[in-house]
Parts: sequence; C-alpha cells; structure tokens
Amino acid sequence: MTRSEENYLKTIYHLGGDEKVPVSTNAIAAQMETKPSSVTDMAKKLAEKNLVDYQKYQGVVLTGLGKQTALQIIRKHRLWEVFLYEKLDFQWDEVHEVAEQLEHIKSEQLIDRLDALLNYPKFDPHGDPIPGKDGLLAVQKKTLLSELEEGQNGLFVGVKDTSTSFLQYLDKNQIALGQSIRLIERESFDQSLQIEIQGRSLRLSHQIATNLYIKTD
Amino acid sequence: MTRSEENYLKTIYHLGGDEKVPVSTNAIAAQMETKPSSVTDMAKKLAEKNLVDYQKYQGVVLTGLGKQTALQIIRKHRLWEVFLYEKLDFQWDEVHEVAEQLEHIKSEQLIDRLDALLNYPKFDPHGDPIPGKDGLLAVQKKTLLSELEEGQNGLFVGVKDTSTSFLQYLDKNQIALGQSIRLIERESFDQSLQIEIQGRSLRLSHQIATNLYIKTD
DNA sequence: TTCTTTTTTTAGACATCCCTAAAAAAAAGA
DNA sequence: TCTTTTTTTTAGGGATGTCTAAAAAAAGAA
Repeated sequence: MTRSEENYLKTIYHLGGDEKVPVSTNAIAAQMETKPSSVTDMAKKLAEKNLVDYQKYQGVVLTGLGKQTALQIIRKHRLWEVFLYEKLDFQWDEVHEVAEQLEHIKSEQLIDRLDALLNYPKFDPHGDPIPGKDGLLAVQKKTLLSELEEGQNGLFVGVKDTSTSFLQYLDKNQIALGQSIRLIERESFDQSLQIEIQGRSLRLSHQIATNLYIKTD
Repeated sequence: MTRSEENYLKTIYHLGGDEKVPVSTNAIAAQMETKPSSVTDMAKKLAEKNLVDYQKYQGVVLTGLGKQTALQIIRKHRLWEVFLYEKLDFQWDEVHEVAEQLEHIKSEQLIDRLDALLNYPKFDPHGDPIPGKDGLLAVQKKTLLSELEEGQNGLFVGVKDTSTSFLQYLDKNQIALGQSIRLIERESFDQSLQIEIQGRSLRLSHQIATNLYIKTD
C-alpha cells in the first residue's frame, strides 16, 4: 500500500460518506488538487487491488476492504492529532498538516501504544470520532447550531469546517469544544444568531452557525 | 529533499564518520542493500544539490551542508527512538525500525516539541548521542570493554552493535545501560572476560566485549 | 431528439528511483 | 610492467505517479 493509494482511499471515504454512492473522478481530483486523468489511473489500480469498485464513467465506490483500510488511516490521523494537541501543545489549527504525514507510518504496535498513551480517546481535537481497531466509529447525535430552536441548550462538540481561519476565529472569540451554548434568538433577516456561551452573550453569523456541531440535551 | 536522498545522506555520514574521507560507491551500496549503479545515480544528484562532493571513481564526501542535513535526520531518528522507548514502552531492539520511518517527517515544530516532551535527552536508548539543533554532538569518552585493564571499573554507556540479536542477548543476561562494570580477569587463550556487574559475576566472550562501550572512572 | 457542454478516459510523455548488462577505470598480483 | 580482478560508471529499461492534449462518453439544453 503506497502513500498515494492511502491518500486516495481517504479522500474517497471523505467524499462518499458511509453510503455506497459512487464518487466522481472530478470530485476526487478537485479535492486532492490533482488532475482527473491521474484519478482515472489510480481508480484502475485500486480496483485491481479490490479496494474500490470502478466502472468506466461511473465513478468509484469503496469495497468493504477499501473502507476498512480508509478507516484505519483515518484512525491513525486522528490519534496523531490528539497526540500533537495533548502532548505537544499544538493548536487545533496546526495539527492537521503534520498528521497528514504521520498517518502513513506503518506499525500496528505504534498505533496501539499511542492509543494507550492517550487513554483511548474517542474524538480528535475537532470533535471528529476516532475509528477503533475494528473500524467502528462512536456516533454522536449532533445538530448544526443553525438548526437549533430558540431557547434550546446544547454542548459544542465539533466543527464542520476545519480550516485554519475558521478555527482561529473560534479561538479569538474564546469558543472551545465542550462549552455549553444556549440559543437566545434567531434574526430572521440574515439568519444570524444571538447565543449565550460561558456566561457571555455573542452574535454569530449564519455561516459560523452552520459550521458548529451541537449535542442537544 | 526526498526520502531516498535523506537515506543516502544518513548512510554516507555513518560510513564516513566525521572525517572528510571519501566513501566508496560499493560501501554505500552494500550498506543500503542496493546496487552500485543506483548509488552512482544518486551521487550525481546529491552533488548537483551541493550535498556531497563527488568525483568519478573517487567516492563521495559530505559537504558542510550535507553533513548538517545528515545530522538533523539522525537527530530526528534518535529523538523518536527515545520517544518510543520512554513513552510507548518499546524495547530497545524494537525502536530502530519505526524510527526509520518517523525520521522523515517534516516539521521543525514537531521535533522541537518532542525534544521538550522528552526533556532534551542527550543520548538515545543505545547510548548514541543525539545531535542538537545546531548539529553538535555530546561527545563522551568511551572505551570498548575489551580494552579495559584487569581490575578497572566503568559504566556501561553504549552498544556498538545494535542488532536485535545482540540487544536481546544483553536483555537475557540483564545487562542494561547505566550499570557499572568491573573487569575481573581476562583469559589470554580466547580473550574472554570475567566481569562483575550489579553484584553478579559473568563471563563474556571477546565478541561481546568488543561491542560494549564503557565510560571509565 | 439533436446539439452543445461537461465529464471522463486514453495516449503519450516526464521525473524519480530502481534495476541489469556491458564498458571503462582503478587496484592488485605475478 | 603487464595481466587479472575488482570497482565504478554508462546505457538502456521498468514501475510509480504525475501531467497535457485529444478523443470519447455522458449530461444538459433547445
């Protein structure tokens, strides 16, 4: 399994979700910042290895084996993110880039022991679930903040957008994972929200609200 | 800087020592388990990048830049070894293989913080010195056990051979870094040694004794 | 349905890093 | 010194993973 193959599998998993919906050549190319022709080449190779089902012009779908492989790479990525965040004091917007490299290290023992060192975390620093060795994900019922009712309470448990600029916006406004949030009022004109968080009152744009995951009580 | 280039630089450093002695194509090929023709190709590429001096048929010598680069890779390798040994409870014969992969991760921040997490160690689990960010090595005056005088005392501070079988031999005989050793008697017939270590009396073959580094009092 | 646009694939090429086989140079030995 | 042996390089090629340009298929529009 080459590094490139691993990156393709991960991208296909992220684009396809858990469903068996085919992922298009163009979508993969856009996501990976490569060319569609390169994707076609790789699709053939992955199909050869039984990691995806591929039919000309029909996109690719992960096989069971491909999905399990993708999940193990994601497991490694997210465990390394926790390590960087918890043990090496990286900021939550800095962990992704380095984890992109670390996720390709091959050693089952390493990952098992890293998992133990970190005390078997179930979520990464952005609130995304960490697949187990068996590929199972802890599912957490979560709602976008933008979908809460006025007066409803919840816990901030994850971000949808993980870009540096968004994460830094949250830092600047002292909004951090695990804090409890109450939706005070929704402005119908621009869909912006008045919320209460950690005793402070804040106004958030619709765009911000559609990128915050809330676990409602 | 590709992974392959990094591996060549590291090998050249190990073979050439700190001196400006040319390292032969064949020696590099043997060490890396590759073919001499591949080494020639790489020698040209490294020379192009000013990492080595290379003259046809004369072998290669690291330039200042090449040597610094090699030392930084060795720094990363040995810091990761300490991490695996100290934080993840790897055995000292298991750390090398995984560190071979981890040493290629590119992030200065990562290495700086790993160094801090480990409390700025000066030696790896085999007693080899860890180069600083500046490329400087802590030199420790050390002698091979085989070169001690009868009756002399010392501290076991490093191994020359780092093969799994040798390291496991030491484990089996409860010989560990940091223990103090006294040379009782040398048998002139086969050069084997009678030593005292941790209150126990042991006989070591000449071959074993030539692979143990001792810091004499 | 037919035409146009978009998506996807193919064909051919290039860089990296490795190989084998043969040639050239250097080193060792008589 | 003159062979013979060993070392090193060159020439040419293969696998991987990328690209561009052109062809083919699918999707969308009139």
